[in-house]
Amino acid sequence: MSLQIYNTEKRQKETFVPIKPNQVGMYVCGITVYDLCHIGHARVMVVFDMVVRHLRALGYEVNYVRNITDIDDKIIKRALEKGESIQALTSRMIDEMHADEDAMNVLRPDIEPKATEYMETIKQMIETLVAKGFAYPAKNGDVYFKVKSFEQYGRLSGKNIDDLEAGARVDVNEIKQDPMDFVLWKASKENEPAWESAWGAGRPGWHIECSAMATQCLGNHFDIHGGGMDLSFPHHENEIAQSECATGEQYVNTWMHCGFVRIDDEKMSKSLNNFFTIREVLKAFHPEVVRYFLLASHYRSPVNYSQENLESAKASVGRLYSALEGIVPAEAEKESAFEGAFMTVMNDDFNTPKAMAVLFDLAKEVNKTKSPALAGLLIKLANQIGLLEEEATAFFKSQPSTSELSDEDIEQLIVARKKARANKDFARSDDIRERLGEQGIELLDSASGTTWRRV
RNA sequence: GGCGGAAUAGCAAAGUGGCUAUGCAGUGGAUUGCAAAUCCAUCUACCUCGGUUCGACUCCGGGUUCCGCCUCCA
Repeated sequence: MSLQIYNTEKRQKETFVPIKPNQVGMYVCGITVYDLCHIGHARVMVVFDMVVRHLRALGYEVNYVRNITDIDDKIIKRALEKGESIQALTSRMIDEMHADEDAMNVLRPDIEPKATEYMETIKQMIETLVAKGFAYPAKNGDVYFKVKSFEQYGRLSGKNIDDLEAGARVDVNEIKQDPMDFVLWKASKENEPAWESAWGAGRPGWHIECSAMATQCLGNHFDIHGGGMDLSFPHHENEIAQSECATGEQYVNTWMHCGFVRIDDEKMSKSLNNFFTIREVLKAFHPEVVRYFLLASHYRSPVNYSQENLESAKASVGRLYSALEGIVPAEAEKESAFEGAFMTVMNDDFNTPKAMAVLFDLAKEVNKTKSPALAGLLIKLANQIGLLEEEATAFFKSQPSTSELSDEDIEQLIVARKKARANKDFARSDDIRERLGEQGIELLDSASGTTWRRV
């Protein structure tokens, strides 16, 4: 079965056909780097990481571009508050973002363009839009896109311009010719970073940078564009308008949008101040547990962040790893029905919950047969969604823990307990088990000896 | 007000016009010095009202509730 992807623009699944055979150009809207990434950002990173991994597993050569917005109002404001230069703030936050990504085992994009490094492309695109009559400079030095000049405006989000105006949630601004028009270039104020342009000193509006970077990196017309659901309007709608008016070509074939992470069934966001940063979460849960949690729901559905749901994810990942304990995996079994099932459900719009069900079925088979080839297959398939990347024992030992016991302390106690058991001194043996249990250390006896895990 | 999405067992979460999703939790059994893991068995479902159908959780229509976007937002 060929790959089907739900295209937000068409509101249905479509068979994926790349523009160039075997190659995929994919652009994902990345982070505005003014603060630490939160778990909602992690979802976008993990979801598109999973998408890229699967596309590559299908044999596609993927060019994955994810931008960094390193100039915008929030950045300017935050830098001022911190008494830090904009450059210092953004480069610090970019480092932090990379650290989070690495911790989450998210593969880096192939290209990570920064808005400030694409200024010439951005200005050229705006000039083209002005020259073609799709945009106009205003008297204050701003440049606006003339929304009504693009007949297909609203095509992605299914909105029509008249309804939007009736809603009247757009900025009232006498400088614009029409309230719907959005800014391409902002004249700079005192003490703001600025780039020289034909319209005076200023900086780009948010939407134009993505159009410029995407087309520069992937061409005027490319395969997949993704991002969080909140970006579909107005950001992606505006990207389509700008790009297609500037280039005269179709911008994107497939639009993918991933759902939100919620807290208590409310959207997690900076403005609601109900967010958890990635590193906070990783203090309490292993990265693969977080990844499992994020992929245990379909990428378009909302997920609810809660202690219970993360605990449950932890138990589930533990089951997969348990199957691998005590087995030396061999080369993955070939032409397995499990692999066929896995690929089939992943090809159905990246159905990771179903893919996980296949992994659990396979884990059960591994538990029964202890087959090294099936264990190898389990690892191979799980790796395709970024799971089971560790050795089982290492995974269980590396769970975030409040215990102050070092690995050495634990090993010593296990040796002591072994002696006690050999002497049939079970009272002492159980005492050690209990003491370790209080420290969040669980002992597992088996024919081959005693292993332990942090719980 | 406009546009879009969703309602599934104790919890989480897929899916299908008739055939066990899956994980966690629960129950019974096997196994175990204890404990865990594992295996076998098993209890809990498809918001509501109509319609289509031999048969609907699944399709169609009405209703209810929830969520998102329409303003910066992943």
